[in-house]
Amino acid sequence: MKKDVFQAIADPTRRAILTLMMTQAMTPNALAQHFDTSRQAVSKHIKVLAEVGLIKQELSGREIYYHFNPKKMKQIADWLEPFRQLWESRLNQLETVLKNIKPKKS
Amino acid sequence: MKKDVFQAIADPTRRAILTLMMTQAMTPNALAQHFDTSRQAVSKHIKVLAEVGLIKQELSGREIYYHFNPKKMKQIADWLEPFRQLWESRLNQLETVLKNIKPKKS
DNA sequence: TATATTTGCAACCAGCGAGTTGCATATTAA
DNA sequence: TTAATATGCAACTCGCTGGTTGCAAATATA
Repeated sequence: MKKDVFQAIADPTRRAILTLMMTQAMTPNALAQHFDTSRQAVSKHIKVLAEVGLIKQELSGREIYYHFNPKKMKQIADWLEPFRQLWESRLNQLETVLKNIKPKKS
Repeated sequence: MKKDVFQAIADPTRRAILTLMMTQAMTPNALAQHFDTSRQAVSKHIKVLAEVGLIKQELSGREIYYHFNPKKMKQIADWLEPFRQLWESRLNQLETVLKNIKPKKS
């Protein structure tokens, strides 16, 4: 049942939640209003995101504000890094090809 | 049943497959030898990766070489980009804090 | 105090996902 | 031609996932 960041962002609803919370902290109720599913369903997604550390909670009376934790999201970028070099080099190769083709046109 | 790139990289085995194929094209059989599961299980993962476009196949007789497609992986980086700005700014803030503390120590 | 609001937890359910085994097909090797 | 190899497809199982509803607890409001 142990989840990780990659499984957390696999769900479209959870990605939408993260996007919403990127700009401001939100309560489960406020979040749920943005989706067609029930509050409890959204609450479950929140629980998953909190468990993997992508969001943190902040208590305020009976309300709970969840806010985004960018540090955890960086884990994905870190995993992505070696691949990034690949697609960047490929794009560079494409640029080179285009540059060599252009002169022929004129 | 429609999968996307995020669901594709959610599985640890599939991430391992991508890492293996990052450097060189591989056949399902060669890939399967790196894992404890059956060839068919690996083949299913390959199918998922191919369906979302993260890998491409290249026929060679009865063998099928699958090679990595960096362009598709970039989709994840693109989604990540707005979040990146967040964690980078936070890290910059931390740097600033540390810079201001240091002088006090001496 | 009594009521409404916010939230979490538990139980349940349908469907998907990852695994297995078995079989069919196509290509290479003997 | 016959046997071995490489691969995909189908059927099946089992556990997880995302959804629901119902309920309890805690806090705010009347």
